[in-house]
Amino acid sequence: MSKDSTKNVVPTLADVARAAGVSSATVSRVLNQPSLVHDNTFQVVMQKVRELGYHPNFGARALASKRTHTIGIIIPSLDNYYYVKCLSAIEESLKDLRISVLVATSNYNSAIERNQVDRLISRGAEGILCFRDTTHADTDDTVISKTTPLITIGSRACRGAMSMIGFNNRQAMAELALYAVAMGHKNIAYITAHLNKNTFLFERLEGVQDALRHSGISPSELRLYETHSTFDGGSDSFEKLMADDPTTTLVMCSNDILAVGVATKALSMKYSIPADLSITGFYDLDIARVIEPKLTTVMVPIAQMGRRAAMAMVDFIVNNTMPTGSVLLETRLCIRGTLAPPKQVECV
Amino acid sequence: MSKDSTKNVVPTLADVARAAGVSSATVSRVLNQPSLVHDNTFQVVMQKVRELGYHPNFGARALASKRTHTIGIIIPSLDNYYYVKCLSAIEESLKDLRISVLVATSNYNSAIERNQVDRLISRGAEGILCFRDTTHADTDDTVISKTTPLITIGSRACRGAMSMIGFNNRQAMAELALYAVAMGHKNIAYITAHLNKNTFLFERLEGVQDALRHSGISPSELRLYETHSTFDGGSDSFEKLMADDPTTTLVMCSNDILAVGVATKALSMKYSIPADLSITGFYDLDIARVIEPKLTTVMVPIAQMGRRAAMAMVDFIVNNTMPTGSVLLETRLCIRGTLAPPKQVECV
DNA sequence: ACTTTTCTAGTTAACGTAAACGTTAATAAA
DNA sequence: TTTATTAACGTTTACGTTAACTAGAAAAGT
Repeated sequence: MSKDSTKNVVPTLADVARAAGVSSATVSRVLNQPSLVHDNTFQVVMQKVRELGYHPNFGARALASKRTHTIGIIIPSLDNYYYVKCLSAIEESLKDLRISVLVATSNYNSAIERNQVDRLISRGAEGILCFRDTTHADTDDTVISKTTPLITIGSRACRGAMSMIGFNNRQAMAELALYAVAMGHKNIAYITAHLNKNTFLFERLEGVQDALRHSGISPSELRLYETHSTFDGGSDSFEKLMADDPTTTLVMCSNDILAVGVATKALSMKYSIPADLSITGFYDLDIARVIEPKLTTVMVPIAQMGRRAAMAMVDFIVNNTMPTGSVLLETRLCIRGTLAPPKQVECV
Repeated sequence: MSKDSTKNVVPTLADVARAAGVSSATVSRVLNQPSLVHDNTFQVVMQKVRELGYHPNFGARALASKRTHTIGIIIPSLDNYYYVKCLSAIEESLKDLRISVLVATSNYNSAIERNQVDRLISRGAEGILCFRDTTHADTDDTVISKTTPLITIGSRACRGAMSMIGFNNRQAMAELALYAVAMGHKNIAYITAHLNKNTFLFERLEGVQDALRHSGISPSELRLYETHSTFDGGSDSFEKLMADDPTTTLVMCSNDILAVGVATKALSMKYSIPADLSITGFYDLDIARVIEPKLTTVMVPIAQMGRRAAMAMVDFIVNNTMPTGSVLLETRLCIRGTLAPPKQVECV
């Protein structure tokens, strides 16, 4: 019925070329460098492209050109709004430059993270952005350095010539803790997401401990609660910690999700915030301003970090400038309604 | 210094084969069908793979095998937690089956959506999952049907043989509105995300109107506010609508984000919820249970929808079963603290 | 002993595209 | 007129891999 054979499947460059009566090179040019093609030819070819429903084959294209215009990003989880916000900022930055983003998740697992690096490279990622919870000394440096740059986002840890864009978790949390301790809080509980999952979390914990130490309080007095990073995790931990010691005046949390969980539970248990109890979070997510009173927290420029990382990659892809060195962005204390001096201090 | 030429760049199958002293076909088998290879050979080859830091070239692989084990998903935005939750469920379902997910965003724009379909097909997506705000009659059916299945998620609209997994927006919202109207609410405002962005939103609005009509209230009495789908959008609209008519007793919202924004603003304006004012949302996101009182809303099985859609795709990829027909999943009313009969009724 | 099957591994031909290179014809400069 | 220059397009090859086919050796069956 039709042309010659069973070519009724997916049309190729050659099919378009045949239909348009030109060579495949011309079709390729129409698609990639239209300025090199006569306008008439251009129109004819494009018409056939549409008629046949032709889709350029990305794999073949990558194979022949050795370019993919693609970068990969590895985030721990899509369930964490913090990472998604960064991802969104990255995608937004790259959209107009016609650079694609390949998303991979590591589930906070460094072995998976390692696999994802391989997978992204296989897929042709020309560079990789990564929230890393662990550094993979040998492997990473061997596999990646010369060919595919890897930019770490969010961590202070940095190895070799690889680049990093982040902020100082320890210092940021220390500032917040110092502020709170200066208000007179002494009986403090700290709720953190599971420490094994993330070195950032250790740094934050150390930040709190730094502040205590600096204020003459023994870090060992800090009551530590580990839980999963959800509203319920915060709520449950709060119940537990108040059962353990009802005189707690300040609950610091390693992130806003936990803090909001704490606040919700505390309110439903009829605690008055901040009169009875102060609460702090970390990140300054949107939800920090949803609860009443609003959450005291630390603003982390996550979107900006994403954009900076994306731009560094663009610079590599376009100008072949290997990203190097580290950038630490500023965080900012957001002192809001959930933090106030403890009652005891007022009564003294 | 080294072997023969400038082959110091990215190692290929042939490089591994040469290093291991076997043919490239054997290396390919080691990677793809290890059972066909002698264990000794397997070990030797894998050793060289590691030594050389070899990464299979996805493009070449796809070209030769005509398989990518990849599906694409198009979501309107990464900034909307609803879509991300679905995406996360899909990724989770596919992870163990070694099927990759390519993520694309449409920004609620049907032209972009159309481009993303092309892009995903070019990239080798064997199927596409899509939250569609518009149906592209001709194009979609022409381009996709025979080759690449497209499953629509979340919408009731469905064209041709293409498949859909969703829920009845109109009915779900109507149920909620009926429940509220039955409590005696008459002076109702409805805040919706911008209608032009999404046909689902129209369906929800119609649902509210259905309920009013069914209760003898003219739908024209419903006061409609369009805004962007953020906390602030909800807050701002609330201020506006209360300025327009302070006797409003019920504010319904097209989603939980808006509703939480309304609740936050209402509380800070010293309205008592639900005594002075009832509020409803849609989706039952996590934040619905963060505000106090907790938000009355409609539970949408978004993760389940994602899983079902993913499974349908798997069935296609593995068994070549073209997905067809539509599935409507059940929603559920979540009646919580923010909804109560209006004061006026009690005073009568 | 001989045939048949089973393992194992090599050879070779696509796969669809871009880029290097070659060709032609038309135009401009000399 | 002759010679460069350039615009437009064609031909060919290489990209890295898989799959079909082939082949030899060892194991199993007769």
